[in-house]
Amino acid sequence: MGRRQDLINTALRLFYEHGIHAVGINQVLEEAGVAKQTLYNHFETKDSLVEAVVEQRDSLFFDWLEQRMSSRPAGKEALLEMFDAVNDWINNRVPTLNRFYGCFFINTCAEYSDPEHPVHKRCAAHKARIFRLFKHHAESLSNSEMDAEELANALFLLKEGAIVKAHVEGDLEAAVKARAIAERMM
Amino acid sequence: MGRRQDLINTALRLFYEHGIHAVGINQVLEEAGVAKQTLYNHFETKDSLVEAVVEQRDSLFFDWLEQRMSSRPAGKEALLEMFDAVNDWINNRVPTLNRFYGCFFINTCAEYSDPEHPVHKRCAAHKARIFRLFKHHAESLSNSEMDAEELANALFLLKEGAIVKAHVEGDLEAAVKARAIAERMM
DNA sequence: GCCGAAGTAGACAGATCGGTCTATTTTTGA
DNA sequence: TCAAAAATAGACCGATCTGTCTACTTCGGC
Repeated sequence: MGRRQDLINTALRLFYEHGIHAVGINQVLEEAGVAKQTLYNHFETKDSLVEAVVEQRDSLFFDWLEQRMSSRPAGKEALLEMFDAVNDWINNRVPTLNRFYGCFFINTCAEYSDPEHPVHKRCAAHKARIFRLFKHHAESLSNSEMDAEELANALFLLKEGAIVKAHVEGDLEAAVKARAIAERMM
Repeated sequence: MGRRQDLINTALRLFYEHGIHAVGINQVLEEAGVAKQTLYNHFETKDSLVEAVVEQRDSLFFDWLEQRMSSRPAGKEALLEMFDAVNDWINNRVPTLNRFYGCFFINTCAEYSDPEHPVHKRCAAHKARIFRLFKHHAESLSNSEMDAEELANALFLLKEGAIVKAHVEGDLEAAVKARAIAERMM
């Protein structure tokens, strides 16, 4: 797989579970079984590694969600499938996403509050991608009360809220309840 | 105000802006103008200080929100006022809450992922308090489609989603949009 | 077989971490 | 007034942090 990818995978797992500032470079190296100089051959600084980790999580999560949604007819059914997918994630039924510790991008922005920081920007870009995915499906719904933008936004907020509630309060049913609310809106 | 309170206030400001693990004890001491031994007379460890900080933020935020909501008739109007209050917060019109860096409790849980950790538990307790406040107002609404629990939950998720979206994506209109969605549900 | 690239272990640097300790000064209340 | 309590400055501890450096080994392509 290559040392670079080993480092990214190990760092993602540790950063996601414990937070970024709580995990030192040495711990990543030890668990990845890679020498320190090798890391600094591939990445200029720890922050460069963090950027690569965020990019990796972006691909991993987006591709997974897009695939889940495309397994159902575009529109309402795909959007409801999204809540089912999130529910599976919250309840640790999606091994490729690792154990559930909330949203990695929200968590990362908690540690990189400056919106101009490259790491924060990448997290924002991920959320924008997800929103566009929702909007694409919302556009194939005709709804007199709400236009596609507003519907996508509503579903996005419900999803974000459910992820946060599941993590902070340990509510494993958060996505199921969010789905019920969403269904009534469509 | 007392050194203990000085320490809590300074720590809250720094922890909220930069995250908890990114801020050292020495920085808190320097900015608070307090000696190190004084801190360890009042708190056993850094984590004890963190607990006190979370408790402080809980009071500060809850009391502020409850007051804002009670300025309007109980029920629908108070619940809509909640979104206006959050909108003011996001747009830095509430000096007592400090500059907006997302939700302190969500951010803190990102750094304390273990749900059994006292700090995480206090964050969860805060969210439960807020939810009960919402539910109280939701109960004074008669709604055939949705019971009070479900309505409170929907509004809660929209609020959490809006705060996250405002922080991660810098969307200063997030609470306004959430309010519009909420209004249609009531 | 050989050369250069890539990876290894591990010492090292300078800074910072949370936390302890001592010795001195300030504050406070009976 | 005077003693106890509280706060001070700052040295100190061992551990850890990111990042650099050296010297040795492994490995793949020509």
